[in-house]
Amino acid sequence: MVWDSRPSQFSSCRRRGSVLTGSMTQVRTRFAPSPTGYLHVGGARTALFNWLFARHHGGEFVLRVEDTDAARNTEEAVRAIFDGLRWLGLDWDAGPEKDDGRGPYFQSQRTGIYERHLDALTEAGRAYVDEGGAVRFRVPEQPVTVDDKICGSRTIDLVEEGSTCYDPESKQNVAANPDFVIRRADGSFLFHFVNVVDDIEMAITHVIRGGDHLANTPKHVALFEALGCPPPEFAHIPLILNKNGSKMSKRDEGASMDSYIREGFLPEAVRNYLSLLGWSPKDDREKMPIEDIIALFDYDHLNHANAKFDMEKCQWLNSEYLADVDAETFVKRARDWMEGTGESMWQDEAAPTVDAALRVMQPKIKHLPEIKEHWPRFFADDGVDAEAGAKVAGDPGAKDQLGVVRSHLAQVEDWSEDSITGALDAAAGELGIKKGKFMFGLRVLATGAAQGTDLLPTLAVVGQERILSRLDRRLAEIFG
RNA sequence: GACCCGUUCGUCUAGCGGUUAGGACACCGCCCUUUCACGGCGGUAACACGGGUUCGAUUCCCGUACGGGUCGCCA
Repeated sequence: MVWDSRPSQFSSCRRRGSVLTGSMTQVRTRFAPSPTGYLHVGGARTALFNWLFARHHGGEFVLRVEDTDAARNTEEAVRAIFDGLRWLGLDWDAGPEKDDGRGPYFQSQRTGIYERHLDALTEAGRAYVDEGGAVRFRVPEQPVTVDDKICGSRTIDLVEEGSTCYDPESKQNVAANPDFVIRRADGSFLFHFVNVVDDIEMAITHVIRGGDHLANTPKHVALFEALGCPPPEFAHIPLILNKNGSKMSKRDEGASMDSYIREGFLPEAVRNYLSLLGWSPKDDREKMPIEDIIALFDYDHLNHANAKFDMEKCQWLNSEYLADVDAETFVKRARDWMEGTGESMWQDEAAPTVDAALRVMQPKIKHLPEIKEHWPRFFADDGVDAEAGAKVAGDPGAKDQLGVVRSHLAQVEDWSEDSITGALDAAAGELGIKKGKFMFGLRVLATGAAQGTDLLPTLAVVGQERILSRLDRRLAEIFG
């Protein structure tokens, strides 16, 4: 028995084994990203699902960094993963900076552990060195059965499967060695092997991952068996596709988690939206507190079909959350975002005025970058939108009406929303028309645009002097 | 090319043999309103196709088509 001389491995298997036989051992899920670029939205969603599953079962969520490919890994990518997960509120119970005794949680620091398991495999006759000096795993002669909690069960013959591979050049299948490489000639280990070893060592009980890993799973099951451990439960979740229906790539809108951070999305909103891709509460709820999602999160609520990412709906959900935050929080969020843009235009205005303007914008905003569109309507004194200006110019009564409105606004003593309303009422009375008649023209003149924030509060925030000078200049500009 | 997986409005989805096929985003219309919105109400819009099974299929089975994934000394 290989395991007799390796008590630590044996005990970790037993621990996991007891989970599978239904005793009370803890559920342990993991997110195991490779730090080769940025945190992908699909990866974040995988992390989220693992986190939800662990939380639902009162278990633990583990973060493991799969950095065995030294050539492609970067420090920045590691940071992006941490930042993205923390931003989403996906706290890990074990992982980098939080070792529970099963670490380290960077694979690049676990070579000794892999060597131990490789020795066991070699002793058992399941691994050998090939002509090139790399170590290969001898795949089982018997087909392996993969029981996926979402995709169902099927049996695959690894020898047959692996004996050919597709050559894109010649567009045909060529002969191949079904025994896959688990260690390079330079001594570094490869994904399939380290992934399985660590799932054993880290006592992972449930593997929830993207459907792109489905085809790898027979290899993993074979490895678990060869290492003498029962495999965890597998659940392959549908992929997130871009608008065009293909796999999301870095160029696609919303593909990178840091874009959400940069654009000032609310993490709760993004988390909520992501949880709705491939999972459903199976009732009509969409906007849901995370506690409710946790309570309902299980295999039965997961879908099988890939989902296209819909940025518009993500923004809508963001606006729903944005509407819930109090004004003070909104202003803070908005200011954080503004500062992050590095734009100079924010700098010129007095802080209280900016805060007041942001409060007026809040109900209109779905997505913080929209502040950029609203900003000039408050703070730019020149330039009227051409189409809007033409519309006002084309209204025969507008010129005189707006002149009257201007004179009433000029007489206001304590410039406020109420006093402005009073002035407008007085103007309407003098003209013998309803206010609605000139509101559009006033909006265009006062803000330079046909649409925007609620007009009265906007006028109040911008200030009397500024509004009057805009009216004068633009009246002249439009009516020549 | 081989092997897997999938297929309900444009998009996310509910549905698990008998429903006027429901909700949400987006879109359109109406109402509300001092403006832009919000909101309220209403509308357009889907079971990929062909065979079975069944008294009856969106639901079950088999094909076809389409979409996706995998086939590395990447993860």
